[in-house]
Amino acid sequence: MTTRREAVRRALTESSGFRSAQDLYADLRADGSKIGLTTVYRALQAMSDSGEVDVLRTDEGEAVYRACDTEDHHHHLVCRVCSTAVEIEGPAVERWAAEIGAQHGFTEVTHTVEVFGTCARCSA
Amino acid sequence: MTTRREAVRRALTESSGFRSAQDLYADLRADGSKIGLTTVYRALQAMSDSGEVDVLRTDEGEAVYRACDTEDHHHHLVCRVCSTAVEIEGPAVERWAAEIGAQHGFTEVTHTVEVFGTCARCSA
DNA sequence: TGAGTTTTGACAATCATTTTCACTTTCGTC
DNA sequence: GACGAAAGTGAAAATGATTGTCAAAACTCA
Repeated sequence: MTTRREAVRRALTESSGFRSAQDLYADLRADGSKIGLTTVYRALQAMSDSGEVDVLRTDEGEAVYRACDTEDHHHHLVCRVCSTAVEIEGPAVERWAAEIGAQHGFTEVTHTVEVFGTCARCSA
Repeated sequence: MTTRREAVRRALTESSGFRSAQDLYADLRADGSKIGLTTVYRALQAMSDSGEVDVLRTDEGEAVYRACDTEDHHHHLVCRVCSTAVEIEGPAVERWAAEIGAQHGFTEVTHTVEVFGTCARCSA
């Protein structure tokens, strides 16, 4: 039996969009796993701490996770219907954010950028 | 006696950064108001619905509000220490987001962009 | 003034997330 | 293979923000 965290990682990897801890828990239980909700949270926490997965917050405040292809800094284009996400890079945005920060005397500037829309399939 | 919602609006306006509902409630009570927490939430909800205030989520999932100078679409440069916020405009980012969305066949594209840093005063 | 409507706030209910704690499993070592 | 420490697990309780309920209070305006 693989370790529980592996199961969570796999469940997350099999999906193409952002998923909440509760979602993943439901999926795993539906697949017959006896995993506990606590463990799902712990696995996600650990993976997000180590940078293996990206986290963001929905408008309702729920945390959603995604296993990305790269661990480098990047952003997402997320479908608001099916939650499928495309990883995007935006050198222009990176520069812009740094510049804005500098202009106002801010140091250690970071930023969050997420783009939402309705994907081709869902808007059909 | 002004209406409760006015009191919330004023409390929010007097502060230069993003504040949580709980913060505002504490402020108002500290000022001697007998306002209830429920009412603070209702006032903030109403104001955010009408676009009078901007809302965003902290990393911890708490909703924070801010009374902005303009109701037009804009973003923020927020100090992660004192939470003071500067309103910023980024035509470049607007264009970039729309473009990215179009490139991937997404429609009705929106975006969230927030820049964080340590302001000049706090990094001193 | 009085009926009807809106606002308010104490309290209970929700819901995601975290903690607690006792129980397993895993591992290195003998 | 056996043993004890350390890490992993999960059920249930605790937390904390937010929302729902409902009766009391304030306001409207004829």
